[in-house]
Formats: sequence, C-alpha cells, structure tokens
Amino acid sequence: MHLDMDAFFASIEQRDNPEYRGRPVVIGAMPGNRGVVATCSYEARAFGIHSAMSISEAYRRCPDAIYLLPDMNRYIAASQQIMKCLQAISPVIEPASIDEAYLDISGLQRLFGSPEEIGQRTKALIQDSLNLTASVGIGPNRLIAKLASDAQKPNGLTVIAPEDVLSFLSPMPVSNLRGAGKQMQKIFNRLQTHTIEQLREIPLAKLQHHFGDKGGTHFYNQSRGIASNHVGVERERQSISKETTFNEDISDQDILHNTLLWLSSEVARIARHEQLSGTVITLKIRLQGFETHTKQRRLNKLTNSNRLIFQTGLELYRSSGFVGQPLRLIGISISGWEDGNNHQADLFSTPAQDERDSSLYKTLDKITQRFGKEKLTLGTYRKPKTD
DNA sequence: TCTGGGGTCCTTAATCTA
DNA sequence: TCTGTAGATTAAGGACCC
Repeated sequence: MHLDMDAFFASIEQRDNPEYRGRPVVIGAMPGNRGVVATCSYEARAFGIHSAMSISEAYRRCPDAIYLLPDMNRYIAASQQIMKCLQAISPVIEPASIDEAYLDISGLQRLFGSPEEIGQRTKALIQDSLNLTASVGIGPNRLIAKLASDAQKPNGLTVIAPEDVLSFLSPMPVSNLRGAGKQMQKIFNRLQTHTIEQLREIPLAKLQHHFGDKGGTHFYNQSRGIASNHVGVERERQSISKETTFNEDISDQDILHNTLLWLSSEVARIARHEQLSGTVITLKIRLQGFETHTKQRRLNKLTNSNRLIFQTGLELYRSSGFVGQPLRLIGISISGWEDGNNHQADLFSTPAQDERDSSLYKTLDKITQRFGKEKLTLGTYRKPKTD
C-alpha cells in the first residue's frame, strides 16, 4: 500500500486557518522574491498553479491567492503523527517522504479484511486523528501501489489486483513512470512512444541503447509492472547540504565569504547532531544565467568541524576560476562517511563554538544595511538556529 | 522570462593502481 | 624493468524526486 497526503502543506494551513478554506493557497516563496511553489491547494491548481512553478509565474496567474512561507516544523509534526497512525495498520512501514509512506499489508486480511477495507480503515484513521485526507493505492508491488495512489486524487482509494496490472498500465502516458522526467520524455518523443502499452512493444536492447543499460532495463521492467515489493525501514543518509539563492546576484567577497561560513556552520552543526563525520566537501555555485558548477575535494580525515568545512569550501571557491563573477547561489555539502565508521565526532568543534562565531551576525548586519530589513525578513537569509 | 532547497542515483572521463 | 590493460577510484555534471 502507498499512501500520499493530498496537497499536504496547503491542507494543513487550511485546516488550521479557517479563513484559508475554499481559497487558493500557495506555499513557497513570497511574491517579489526568487523561489518556487512547494505545493498549493486545489483551489490554486484551478488557476494552473502547480509545484515547482516560479512564484512570479504563480503570482501572475493568481495575484489574489494566499502566499505563505513553509512552516516545516508544523508539517514535520503532522508527518510524525501520520506515521504513528500507519504503525497501527502495519508494523512494516517505510516513510518515503514527509507526506508519503509504503506499507506492507500482506497477511493482514484475517485481521482487517480485504485490501479495500484496509485502505478505507487507514484513510479513516488519518481523517479522524489529523482531520486531513490522503490518497491510497494498493497493488502487488511498490510501483503499482504508487501509481494507484496517484490514479484518484484527492481522497482516493485504488486497488489493483495482480491480474489487472497490465491493463491498468497500458493506457498511461510513459511520463507516469519513475525516472521519466523532461529529458527522458524527449527520447520517448523521438521514439514516438507515448503510452506504456507502446513502450512494452520496444525490445530491451533498443531501450538500453537509448536510455543506458540501467535506464533501459528499468523502463522495460516498469512497463510490464515488474518492480520491487520490498518495504524496508529508513535508509542511511548519504550527504548533508545547505545552499542559498540570493535575491539578487552577489559578487561582494565579504558577503560571499560570510554566507559560506554560515552555510558551513549549519552543515557542521547537523553533522554533529547526527554524529556523522565525512571526508568529501562539495562547493556548489550558480552563476547569472543559471550555469551551475560543483567542485569537491576528499580530505584525508573525517571531519564535522565548521572551520575545516568552511576553509575547504573557500579554497574550492578560490580555485574555481569564478571569483569576481556575480553568484546567484552558493552552497556546501559534506558526504563520504566511510561506512561503519560514522560515529567519530571531531574533537575540535563543539556546538558552543558555533555560537561564538560572531562574524555570522556581522554578516546579517551588513546584508541588512545593503538591502534593507524588508528583504532580510522575506526569507533569503535566516539567522542560524540555536539547538 | 523564469527557474528553491534538500536529497539520491547514474554516467562519463580522467587518473591511479595492480 | 618496461608496457599494456583492466578495474577501481575520484571528480564533475546532470536527471530526477518530493
């Protein structure tokens, strides 16, 4: 079973603010700033607004909508409540994102009844405890369950029996498959392949030629409804990153340095909080015109020190060849835990040290002076959170 | 003209190494 | 000791997902 909450962030806002109900609600950035739509209410979708659309475009389509910044802490709390509900249905549950989960419900018929009844029970449980609606899909594997939960939205329940898998898939556009984004769609167009039924006609070797060995096999199997039915527990994280897009492109070295220092401190703080140390530091920069570059270096020791992460990031920036060019975005990440050995905290840095980094606050002052308080409060810059 | 942030995984090319 | 090569590792970029 796959469960997917309906317009999750927007539904929470409408639930908690009765004056938003029945109105277009857009969660993301504030109009006038750089940003995109994270999600929006169904009323907003009627204006053609959708996730990942730029805020400026959304504003053009519906200036009267309610625009809100995401309040992640509240959404995470709701998410945890949902996962708790799901535990009451099946012990084998895999959270797939903040608003989605897979459940293994095989063998629960005797306890709860048919798949339909289990689906209904799950939806009712979430409705009763959170006053939110979810869409549920049930099928013989993860792929079919996921596509089924998408088939009827919002507040849907779709059950696909094994013998109905092929007829369920056949009429769907290939863009419904996992891994089929904008670029893959271009290849499908060239192959004049639009439905999954048409995709099924193409031999494996031809798919591998166009999509690579892995990609080709992936689409070949998916078109036949072949996918994993394993529901696992949480997976280990592979990296920690923090990046920020400036409201206007920045070439001022002081601002760039201090922003990098702030981002590095945040990454280091999270790493220490999770007791992770890494060996690979990656700097990401985006220039005017959206040209994006990454530069990474492997250190010869594990670290989660804000100083070392910052220094490495700065060296990567200085050797990047982009110094002096206005940047749209700067970011930094740490990875490379060197498995099994990921609990070595760096002795040279402590949470208390972060708080002493007064230059962070100097940065904020400087930015405030330069761009005015209004821009500061609109979300591009945030004070580092203290634990 | 516009395009966030936080992730994962894959491909490719260059380089190192057995 | 030299040379060619297969395979591993690293670095960079890109596609995709929520």
